Amino acid sequence: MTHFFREKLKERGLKVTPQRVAIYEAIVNLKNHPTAENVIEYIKTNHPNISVGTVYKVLDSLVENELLKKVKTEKDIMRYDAILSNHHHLYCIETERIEDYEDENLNVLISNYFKNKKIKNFKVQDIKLQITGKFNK
Amino acid sequence: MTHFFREKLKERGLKVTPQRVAIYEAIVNLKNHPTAENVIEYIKTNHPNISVGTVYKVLDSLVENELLKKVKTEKDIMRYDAILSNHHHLYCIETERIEDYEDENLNVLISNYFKNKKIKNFKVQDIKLQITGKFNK
DNA sequence: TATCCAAAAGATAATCATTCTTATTTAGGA
DNA sequence: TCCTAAATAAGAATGATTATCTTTTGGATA
Repeated sequence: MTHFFREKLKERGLKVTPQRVAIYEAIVNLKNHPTAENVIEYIKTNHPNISVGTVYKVLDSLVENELLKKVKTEKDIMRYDAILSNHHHLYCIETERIEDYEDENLNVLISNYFKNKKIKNFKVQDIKLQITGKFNK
Repeated sequence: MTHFFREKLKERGLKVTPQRVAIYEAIVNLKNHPTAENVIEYIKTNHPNISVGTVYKVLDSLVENELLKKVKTEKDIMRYDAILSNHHHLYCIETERIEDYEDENLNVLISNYFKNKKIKNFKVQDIKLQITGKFNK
């Protein structure tokens, strides 16, 4: 489970520390794109000695090294995503819920569209849909 | 210019104050989806007495009343958008630049796609593209 | 036009997520 | 096992945002 993660750390020249593993596992296990605070709360049970500053620092370095992604939101609280494959996000208009949305047909549709339609003065690297609406349950 | 804005305020039962007008004009005139701080700096010249708290409060109430929108970002600093029509955003991977991207064909393409393809347990209200990449200049 | 009052603004203190600093610990190579 | 740069812990500092409390004012009413 964490093998992929450990290997990636080594690739990047980062040391494999229990803190990093615990924080990464927290992001993976916590659904709904957790905040730093969610992570701190989650790891408290099994790793009560990990300090708050460490959590922030580890999250930052994992984003920088492309092991996590930040999720764009309208809030001033940062949220993180462990899924690196191409996917989109469903944002609830009423709550803070954010779900992943994977749709290969959609990816193809959009990437085909932008093959022909270039945006002037802009080189596209990635396209994500920000789908806002309401969950039924 | 601000006629639309004044009317909208009245519709919503909000008082038309010089502060609200100045802050709205700042958002409209400042390109690149300004932060509260950008607004404070901008209005300082002509309205040196508007307090910081007022700027935040006005921005919040304008968002709540659908006269402005918040822009989703990966930063903990909020940014605002005065354009209410359906459009997308180009995010620079290297700087904080965010540009609007309007593309009616794209809107049609996507809305057609989601006419057939329903997302289970989710009622779509709005779809925006987050296009990340690099500006040429 | 003057009066009135709820809404809005001003001033500033408080909050809280995040960052920084410094001392201590540790992963992992030699 | 030793060594050292990297990582962590603890807690102070920062900075955007929010809250509080007093004063001012837009605009409805008389």
